[in-house]
Amino acid sequence: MNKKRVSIQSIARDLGISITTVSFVLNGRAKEKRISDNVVKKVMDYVREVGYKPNSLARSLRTGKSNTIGLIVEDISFPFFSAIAKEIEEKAYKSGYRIIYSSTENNTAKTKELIDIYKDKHVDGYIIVPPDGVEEKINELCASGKPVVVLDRYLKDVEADHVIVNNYESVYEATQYLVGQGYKNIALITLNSTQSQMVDRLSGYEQAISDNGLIPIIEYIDQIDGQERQHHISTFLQKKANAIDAVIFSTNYLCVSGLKAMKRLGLNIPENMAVVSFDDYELFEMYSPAVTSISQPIEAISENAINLLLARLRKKGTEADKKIHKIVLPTTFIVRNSSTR
Amino acid sequence: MNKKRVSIQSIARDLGISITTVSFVLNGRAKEKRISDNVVKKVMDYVREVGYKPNSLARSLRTGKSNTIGLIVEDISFPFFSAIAKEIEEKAYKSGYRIIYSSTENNTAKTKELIDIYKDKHVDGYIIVPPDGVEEKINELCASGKPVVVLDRYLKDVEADHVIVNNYESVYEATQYLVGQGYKNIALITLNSTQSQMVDRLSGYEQAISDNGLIPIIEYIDQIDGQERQHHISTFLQKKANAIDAVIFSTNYLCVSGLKAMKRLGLNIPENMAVVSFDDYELFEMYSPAVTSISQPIEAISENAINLLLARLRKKGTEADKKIHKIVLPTTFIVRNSSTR
DNA sequence: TGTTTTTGCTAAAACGTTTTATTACACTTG
DNA sequence: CAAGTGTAATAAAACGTTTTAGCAAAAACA
Repeated sequence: MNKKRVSIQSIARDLGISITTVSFVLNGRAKEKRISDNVVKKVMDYVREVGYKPNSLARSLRTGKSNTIGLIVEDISFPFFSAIAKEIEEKAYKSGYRIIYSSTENNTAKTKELIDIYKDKHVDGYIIVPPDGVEEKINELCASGKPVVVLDRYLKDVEADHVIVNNYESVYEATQYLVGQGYKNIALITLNSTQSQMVDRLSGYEQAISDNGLIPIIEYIDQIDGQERQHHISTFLQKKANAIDAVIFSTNYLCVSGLKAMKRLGLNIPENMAVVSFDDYELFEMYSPAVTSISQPIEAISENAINLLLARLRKKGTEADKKIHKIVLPTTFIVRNSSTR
Repeated sequence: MNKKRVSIQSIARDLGISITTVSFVLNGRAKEKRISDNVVKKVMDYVREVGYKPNSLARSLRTGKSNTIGLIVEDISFPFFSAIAKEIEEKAYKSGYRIIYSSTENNTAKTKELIDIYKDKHVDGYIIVPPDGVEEKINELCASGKPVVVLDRYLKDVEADHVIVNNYESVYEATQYLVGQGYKNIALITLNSTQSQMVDRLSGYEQAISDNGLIPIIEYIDQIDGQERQHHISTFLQKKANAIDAVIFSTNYLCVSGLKAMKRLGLNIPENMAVVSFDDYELFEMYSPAVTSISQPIEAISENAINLLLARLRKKGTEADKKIHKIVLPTTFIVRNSSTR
């Protein structure tokens, strides 16, 4: 049947008209370009008949647009990021965009490389969860006119849109809540990281502790793999078991490690220790006793991010929109039965 | 600085040599094409100096290869699939391939559309977790010479490689285990689905029940959203609470719904009911009491899938490899403390 | 010396589009 | 009737590569 791949050229040849005409018709510019209804019908019918699909590579080469969005997250296998990926994919799909994803593993070099690859693939826009050290690279990207939305954290001196949650306030309030519940020795277990979201969570804790005249107890965990992480947390909890009565984990996987450790150590929630996790997790709802958490609005984050990007893609060139959008979304503090006194 | 985008053309112009020569050098075909070391060095140095990166769109257009793999899963936000996505991405990346993903939501029409889009984007190969009804489409794909690996389930009469787990045996053995533990009224809660993996899990259960002279108790759940699903399961469990002493869930999210329902109903594990889940979940390890599960080898699945695909991509054309690989991986039965009698 | 072989390089086509500039003609208009 | 105005189409350049086929000069050979 289909001897040769059907192209705009073969259609033009078969129909005895010019390539240009076919292209105009296919791009819906028939009216504008004064193509007769006759010809339009002829082309449309034939296109349907042979099932022609334009070659998007050729089109992209010519137009510079690829209808592709680059999604660069820390780790696509983290529930938080895969949930976001799902939402973003869905929305983008409806607007005719495909998604290419990659995980940075918080590796600066890999991230830069990824950006280069995406640039080369002529991705139309970027949604990035950046590690440290890519500020310059992202600024280049923005300067080159590509829309960029930074997610989950923000970068100082980067003129890109970003969508984050109010990390500082969230942790401040969570801490305040624990204080209100009568806890006096509240520890924070957090990542040893300079990323904005971690720094802000830390600050929120420190400020709340300070505002209440308490003393901070902070343990920094390196971004190591699960085994070592858990061991580190376990050691810490064991050592401090009697010195602390509540602990806030700055990410959900730290909390999971913490729960495992506590289980092994025989520390009970909330008798021995109250627990609060930043970022909710299905597990926390079902754990016994259920774990209180700071829940991030995944849908809102995704929606804001992709909408911001799509908006920029639409009004490309419109200098009207040089304004940078910094969106800060509220979290939800979910107090679960008996996870605190 | 960079007034014009640097291309192979501009390099040739600037260096006073031909485009062809530059191309040969860049593609490492200098020796083969007898380009003098002089010229090679000149080109290489200049390329480095101006930071030239070839335009992959142009290259793809010309060669027909895009260095992109299409990953089509049921839902990228399911831990099982996002974990696979992570592994596949990593492996593919190392071999110079990027990944475009999409979620089918088990929707046949959407899946077909996705395949068309990917085809148009000249994806080099496909890894697909197919819903029912795409057999023909996938066969077309294979016939067109594109490598395809089917994942998680298989399709009758489709001549593509596939990677699955031994669903039948896994459930058979799990059931057998429960019988061995003294349970007599073992129910299966499964999806109302004709997909191979579900059918096989069901068969494994039925055979084991039959082999032991027990009576099957099967509840089919529609692939509806969380709320309704849980309600359905809850109703079932409540009604059968006294009639069953063990229940096997055919997917982990069914099991999660089940656990929630049981918690609400005050049914205790394992006093009231033993629980086994197909597909492990971090939750099951930490739940009290921990839930026994049939764990899928995610890494092996991913590795086999991407390796199969990469192999086919390499030996494209080599008719030597018309052989279809059907890989069936073993699961691990994880008996967790006190989740059964 | 004349012929062949090797060396080193290049012109040009092709991939499949989009888009600018142009043509050729028929129809108004003053 | 000359000049302008629409109308319906098209030729050709451009996007940035890869690759086939070939050419001129130098080297080898007889």
